[in-house]
Amino acid sequence: MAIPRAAKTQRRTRIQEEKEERILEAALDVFSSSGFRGSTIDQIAEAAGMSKPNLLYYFRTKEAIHRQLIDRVLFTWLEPLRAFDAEGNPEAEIRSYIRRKLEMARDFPRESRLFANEILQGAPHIEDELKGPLKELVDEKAEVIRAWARAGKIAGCDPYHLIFSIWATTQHYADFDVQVRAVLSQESAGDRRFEDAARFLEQLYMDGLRIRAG
Amino acid sequence: MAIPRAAKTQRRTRIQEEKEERILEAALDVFSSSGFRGSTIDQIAEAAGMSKPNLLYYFRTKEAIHRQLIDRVLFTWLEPLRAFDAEGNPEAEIRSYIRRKLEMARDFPRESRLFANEILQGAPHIEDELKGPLKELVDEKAEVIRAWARAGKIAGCDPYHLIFSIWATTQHYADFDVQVRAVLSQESAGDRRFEDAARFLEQLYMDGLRIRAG
DNA sequence: CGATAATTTGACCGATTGGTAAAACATTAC
DNA sequence: GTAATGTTTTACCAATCGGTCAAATTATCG
Repeated sequence: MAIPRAAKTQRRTRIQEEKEERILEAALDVFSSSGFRGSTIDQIAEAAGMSKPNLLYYFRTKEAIHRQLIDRVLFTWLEPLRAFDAEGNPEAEIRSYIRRKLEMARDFPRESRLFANEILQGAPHIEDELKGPLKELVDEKAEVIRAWARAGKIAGCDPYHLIFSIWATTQHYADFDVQVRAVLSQESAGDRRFEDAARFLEQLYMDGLRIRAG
Repeated sequence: MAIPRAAKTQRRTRIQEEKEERILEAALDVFSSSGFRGSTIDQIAEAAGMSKPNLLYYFRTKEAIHRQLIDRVLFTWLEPLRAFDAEGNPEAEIRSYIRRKLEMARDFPRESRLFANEILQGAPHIEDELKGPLKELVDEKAEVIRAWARAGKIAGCDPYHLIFSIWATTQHYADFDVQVRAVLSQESAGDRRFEDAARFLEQLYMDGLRIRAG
């Protein structure tokens, strides 16, 4: 029987793992640069170096590939926020949060754009995740920030919009990369963009939140 | 002859103007929520309340509709930055720039998302505009900001990344609206999001740039 | 080895894609 | 009015879409 379609068996084959990885890798390329509706199975199959029916042997539908990709990204994408520590001191925590988010924008721009595409197009596949796990995590960390403000460790500010602004400014360097490069296109200015951004943002938030070092 | 296709004649008919406007309005809806590749002429035609061949009588191709939309948006989108005045005082200029960009995100979210979709997908249609007019405008305003810093009116900072961060934080409320709403979904918190964002961002940038009122 | 299960292929499907041709219809100008 | 022009519709096209199927091929295991 050839019905299994890489799902019936409990134990996954070496080939299955390899091929599924190749497909997801290729799909990340395609989805992140064309969005879900703008991407085709043929494009993904070609990028993965296999025939369309062969790809569909591992993932039954286009949605299935997309969903697995989104689930993965969503989890790792929230890692930095999860690491945000209530016990730590505000300066170090916020500084390292900005730095980590900026590193992710630099090292995983496709993942950022995949996510951005999804949200931009109305988040049809992940609305529940946003209203559930994401919201709960943000609520929790917002409370931490509020406590810091109450304790006089940072300036009073809306913690939700603080988080939004850090998301926006850091992911901007992945999602709007083309624009950033175009504007900074003179000589080497563009190559230093992540270091420059880190310096700028750390200064902005440290002073903006009236955090004094030491 | 019926060859003209709304282009041969010098003088545009009343019908032409009305229909073209309806098409662009519908196309803004569709393109902004599905991206270029993910949108279909049929969707646009249906949203505009006309048949596909009828729509194609006014715009020869899908690209033609998209291009005209992008050109329009690109122009009005840069208005606030163009209004940035070297002679004005930093506090008022930066404050009003943030406010105006935030108002545009609130009042013209589709335009913001159309633009975001285009950049996100590699800006295949507007690379020249980014490297040309946009870059020149940003260069000019960056020089203004640098002059303010030299004069001690604001803290020294990278003017390009200051502009990027204002773009990112303000457009975030249009482009990532679904996410913002999901996180702020409790009671009325979501309804105040633009006012709250304005308050937060003005404080952040005023303090972050060490601008003291008066 | 042989048998069984896993993988890959090519041929194909109906629906949808961007776009066209030509004729029917409506409007305007004289 | 009528003739020219402008607009809309019907019918259609080749290409591509997501996906299926059965047969051919390859890997695995005793």
